[in-house]
Amino acid sequence: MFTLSEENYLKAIYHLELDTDGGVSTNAIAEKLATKASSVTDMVKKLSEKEVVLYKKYKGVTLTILGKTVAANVVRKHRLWEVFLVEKLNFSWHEVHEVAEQLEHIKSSKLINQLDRFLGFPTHDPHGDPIPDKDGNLKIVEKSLLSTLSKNESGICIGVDDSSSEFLQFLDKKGITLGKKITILDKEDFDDSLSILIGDKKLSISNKIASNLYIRAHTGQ
Amino acid sequence: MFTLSEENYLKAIYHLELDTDGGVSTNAIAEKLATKASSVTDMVKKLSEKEVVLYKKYKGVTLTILGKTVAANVVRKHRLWEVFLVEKLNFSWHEVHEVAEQLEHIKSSKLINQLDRFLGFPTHDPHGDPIPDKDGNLKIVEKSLLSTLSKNESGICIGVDDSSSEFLQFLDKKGITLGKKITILDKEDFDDSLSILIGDKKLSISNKIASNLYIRAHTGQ
DNA sequence: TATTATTTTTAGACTTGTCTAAAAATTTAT
DNA sequence: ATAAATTTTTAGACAAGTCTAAAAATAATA
Repeated sequence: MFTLSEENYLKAIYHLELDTDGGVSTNAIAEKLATKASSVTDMVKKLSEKEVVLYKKYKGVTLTILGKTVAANVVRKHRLWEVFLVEKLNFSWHEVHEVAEQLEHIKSSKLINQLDRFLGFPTHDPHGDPIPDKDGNLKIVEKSLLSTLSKNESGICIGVDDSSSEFLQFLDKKGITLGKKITILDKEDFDDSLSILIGDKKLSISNKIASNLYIRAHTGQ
Repeated sequence: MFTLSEENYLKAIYHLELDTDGGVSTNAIAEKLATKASSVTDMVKKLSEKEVVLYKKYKGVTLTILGKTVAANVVRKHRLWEVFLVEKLNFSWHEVHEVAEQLEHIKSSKLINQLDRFLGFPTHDPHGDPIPDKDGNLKIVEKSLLSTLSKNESGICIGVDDSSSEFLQFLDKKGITLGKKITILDKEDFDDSLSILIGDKKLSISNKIASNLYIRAHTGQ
């Protein structure tokens, strides 16, 4: 069994491994968890003894198979609870993270299995991120940033890169939500801003926005 | 804000105060929380500084108004989550306590208010215990132990005194659930066992069982 | 009421997870 | 390749919450 703190470290390493090749650095973990590098060193030694990470002094950290399973399970719980909060309790997608951070540590396999069923076995959370299955595997969906599409191409909005509260509230205000079809009407060369069609509304968005929106390619008309 | 441990102490004192007159003893709290009296003394000093309990050395502990509010709110959360687990996630009433012990510490007033609404503003948990309202007040329902009824009297089963897993599973097996009408058909003098009618079934139960079942008086047919 | 038994508190120690400051290793730059 | 900068680790300290063992206060009993 793992403590709340251990689970948080495993989750942080799990996320960092996804966009790092080789071991994850002590500093990176410290930054992600808003703690100090020295604390990370201590904890990483403990996790190493518990055989959930591989650790060589000065060489960074990697999750073991066991560690990855534990971490994925925490992520699974986090995302299932996010779905619950949005679908059943009328939370907005920018409000769920903080609460899910707490709920993800509740220990009961029956709870999480029944919750999964109650929600209809969802595959993605309210931000478009995939929900790991019971074994920790997640289905990778082919996705591209909206900013990489060309004029007249279109796709379905399936997720965000930056999931900060500010960004999500901005999207709410603009009416940009998951599942909507987006078509590039025009691209401005001088500032890379985009003119898009979303639903039946025309919108002008900056490149910064377009670089934080994930799109699933939409073939056909 | 209160730590998990502080909340558990407040809750324990809250429950103990209900069936104690005067201050709650250090030992009683220690027993309830499966800890040592010396630990209780330490914590009680801390709670006293935070002004949630009144504490005089060797004289026991009492909740302040603030303390009672905090404790009642934890109890409120515990019981609402129990309703959720039983009504929405198909838990049995004997399975909910352990999980609710964890869920009761999740901090988010929006969460608990929305959960309350989602569940239809329930007034009692699956064991028949009343759910405190937002201000910590609970509606007292006139209740009596089944063992105090006389022959031919009847009432509605509204709760249990002992809510141990074993007892609740026993009741499940016998088909005794909340809301059912129970009529005393006969009382045996030599062992105080009862012959009862529950629903349309006749049952013989020991006095020990009858002393753990709460009944709301049922006037008329 | 004096003595014994019980309850409660104190004192000191331990664990977990964290921190700061300094030392050691690694990486970068000249 | 050596010096400078950066990263990582070590060493020692601290807070929260708990424990054991001993001391102090209260309650029970003769």
